[in-house]
Amino acid sequence: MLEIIRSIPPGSVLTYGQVAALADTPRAARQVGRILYFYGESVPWQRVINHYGGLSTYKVGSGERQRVLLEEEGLSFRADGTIDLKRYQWRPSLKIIKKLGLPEEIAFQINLKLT
DNA sequence: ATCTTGACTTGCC
DNA sequence: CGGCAAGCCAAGA
Repeated sequence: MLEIIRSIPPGSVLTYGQVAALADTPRAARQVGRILYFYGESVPWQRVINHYGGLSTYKVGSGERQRVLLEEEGLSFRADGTIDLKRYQWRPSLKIIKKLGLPEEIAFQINLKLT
């Protein structure tokens, strides 16, 4: 799980649900959030957002911080405070998939979802 | 052991 | 994607 999060390249993002799915625990989206909260700065937590492309961190006070960090990585926010998932969502390369042993079925779906 | 809480999602209007 | 109910599951009380 942590491996996956740490593998998200700068400038890209994943949703909580996707991280959970890639970790082979499809219904653990909420737990992903707790883990990020727990590990804090030791992981690129700013690259994990909700499935609307919006930030879920305003609930714990880190909203502004996250937004700034992402903007520094080159992402741009829409007027409503969300980002374009179709454009910034990470598509794991085959190499990474192999390397981390990600479930290919899920990885494939993620790539396909950007229709 | 039971109940509540959430950095969440999905399904159904 | 707006609103809302229902799932989900680990942690804390």
